[in-house]
Amino acid sequence: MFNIDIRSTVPIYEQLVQQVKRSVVQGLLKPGDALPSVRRLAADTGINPNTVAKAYRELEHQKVIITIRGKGTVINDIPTQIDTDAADKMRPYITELIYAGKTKEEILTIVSDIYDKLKGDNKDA
Amino acid sequence: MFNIDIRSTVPIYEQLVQQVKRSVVQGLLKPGDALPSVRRLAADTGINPNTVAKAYRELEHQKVIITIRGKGTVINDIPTQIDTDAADKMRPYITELIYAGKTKEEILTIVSDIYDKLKGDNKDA
Amino acid sequence: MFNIDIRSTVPIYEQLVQQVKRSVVQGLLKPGDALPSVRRLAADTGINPNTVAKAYRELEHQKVIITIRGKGTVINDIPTQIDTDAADKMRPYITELIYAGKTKEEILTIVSDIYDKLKGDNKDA
Amino acid sequence: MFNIDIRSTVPIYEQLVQQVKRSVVQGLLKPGDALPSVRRLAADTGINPNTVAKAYRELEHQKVIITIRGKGTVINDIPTQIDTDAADKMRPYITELIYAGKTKEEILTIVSDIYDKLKGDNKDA
DNA sequence: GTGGTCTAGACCACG
DNA sequence: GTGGTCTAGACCACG
Repeated sequence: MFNIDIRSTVPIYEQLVQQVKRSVVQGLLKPGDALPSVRRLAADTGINPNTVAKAYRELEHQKVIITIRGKGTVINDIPTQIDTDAADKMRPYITELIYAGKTKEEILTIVSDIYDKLKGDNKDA
Repeated sequence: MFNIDIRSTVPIYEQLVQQVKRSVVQGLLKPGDALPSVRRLAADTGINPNTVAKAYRELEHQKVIITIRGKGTVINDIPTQIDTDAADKMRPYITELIYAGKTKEEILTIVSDIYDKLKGDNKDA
Repeated sequence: MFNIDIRSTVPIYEQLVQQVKRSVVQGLLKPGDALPSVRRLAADTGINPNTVAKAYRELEHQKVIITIRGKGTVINDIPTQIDTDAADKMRPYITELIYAGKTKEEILTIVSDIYDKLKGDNKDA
Repeated sequence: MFNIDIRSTVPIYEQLVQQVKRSVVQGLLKPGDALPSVRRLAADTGINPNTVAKAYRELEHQKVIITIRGKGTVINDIPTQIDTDAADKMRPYITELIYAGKTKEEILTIVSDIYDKLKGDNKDA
């Protein structure tokens, strides 16, 4: 279910967090859907249980998942509108793209493509 | 000239790298323009000279700046087209924005605004 | 494993970089092989950990090694073909050899011998 | 007469040393030929006189040039055979070329070409 | 004065 | 335990 790249500079727990959120955005995971237990996911992926636990803690902190007595960990309802600093964090990469010679149109196309791939990947979900 | 936030999780040297590149993109720094010496910038910002040197080394690796014997450090010519993985790195943040309830149009507007602020800050560029 | 000459004018970190690359070329280190940890190598050689780290960083920049989360540092896959300015850098030494009275044949023999020693040191490569 | 690249990582005095030796090897400068005075060369090239002086000192130390009372600095007789560690210094670059995917034949061709260019450039000398 | 190298030692995130 | 970051301070080559 999750793809972890141990060669990446992105921490493993962070990769997990990102992939759970991506799955929610793609509709592969819906509110109420259960996530595997920490031990289960650790065993399946070979990731250190502490690392999985840290990812779950972070996801719970971000209110992406919620632990329900007896049911385990499930996807939380998606909030209507959250404050996020994601926009600020993109600035260095947009700077990078400009520096690499991309025009405004090319950059917007890149972003648009990323959006479409995220929202379009679940035709078969 | 440069704004360092010591409390940020982004390493100081990385903040410096990003800000130099941003200044180039904004046209505030042009090819051939001199950067302050390592010691000078360290003194001005209160950052340790080793940390400044690390930022300069990284910028030189990325060919953003070039060290000229006896003259110090200057902005390099901007390359025509570089390979960059910046697009890939934006995906998590776009996911984040979708998760936060933004529509495709809103996201494209955000990116467009970031672009305009980067390129528009310098009337006489 | 590595021979460092503190009295050399070649920086210690550079000696380390060269020796790792030489070992890869000789087949003594193969893609996937683990390098000792920074601290380990520092302790073994008596070199400061920062200096070892600097060598590793440089090797990573050159994509000779790759750091894998939790696993440490391993030799990267060898690229098919890289751009290198090594040829240009040899010119002064060839000039030197000509100046020292060597004929073209003698110089080619010297280079050939260096090559053979590099590639031949490892019978089971 | 001399080409100095202030953007190179090779020290300026070292570039001067190399170019004088190259000129000798190419036959552009012959034993007994006079070199410009330190001040003269410094004025012509814009190089710091201290730097030119350092290059001359180094060339004199290597017995490439010799200062003759009244005549100034001239090219020395070329020695029959000198000991040189140039071969050792080439090893890192040959390693580099192997690493970059070059075969033994390709490397020998590169060296042969460098040799030919050095010895062939003076058709019009 | 300038960048480059090196050591020593501390702290932190990750797994 | 491992790499990454940062500070402090020393020394050197170059120009």
